Amino acid sequence: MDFTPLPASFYEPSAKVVAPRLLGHFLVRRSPEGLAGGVIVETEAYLTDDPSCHGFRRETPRNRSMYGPPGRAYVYFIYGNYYCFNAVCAPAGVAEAVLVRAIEPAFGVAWMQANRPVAGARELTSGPAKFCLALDIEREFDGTDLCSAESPLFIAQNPQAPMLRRRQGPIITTTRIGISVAEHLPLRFYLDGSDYVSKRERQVKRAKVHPAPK
DNA sequence: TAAGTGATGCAT
DNA sequence: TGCATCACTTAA
Repeated sequence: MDFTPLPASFYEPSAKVVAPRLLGHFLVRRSPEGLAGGVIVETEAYLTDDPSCHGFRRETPRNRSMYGPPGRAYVYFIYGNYYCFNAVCAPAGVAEAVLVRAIEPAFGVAWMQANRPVAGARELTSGPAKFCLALDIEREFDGTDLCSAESPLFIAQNPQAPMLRRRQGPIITTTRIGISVAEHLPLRFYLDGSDYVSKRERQVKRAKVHPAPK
């Protein structure tokens, strides 16, 4: 298999344009034991004018990568336990990114299973923190150049992506998972035919409980 | 359905 | 400084 990274120009448009276009391409990890990774099957866009975006308010040490040039990684630590991976979009200075929520394992699967021993096959990578565990993606990958095949982590063009989208499609657009602001925006995209999509139905909105007045 | 984990950010 | 919140996962 021949891994040609997607060029930086691929990531220059808004994340809402790039997110569905990433479906079907390869997330590739250059591990000590060879290449590992798979097909991107679920993404979400986070936009510069979107209050749920980590870069909405201002640049901070945590979100610095989002403000940098397109085609780099933005990796963040969440809930005291996990990492999530994004591809930075839009020109430098504009904080947008695509959160990759699920991949379908395609190569280096034994290494991934060793990193994340779970019973069911689909449990390996069917969630944004799950595949980061399987691919050993941690804080040090924040800022990685995704457009170089020399990088320990990059995204490669899949010549079969159009065919794969036909076979695994259609692309479903829904609201994003796990956010409490701007939750109505249709910025989540997934291949309906993939077994690795993290959640099939829109998350039930939890009732917000207000404390009783004294 | 709820606990667990710790960084972040806003209020004090 | 304190404390609620958080782009999640797992065990029930």
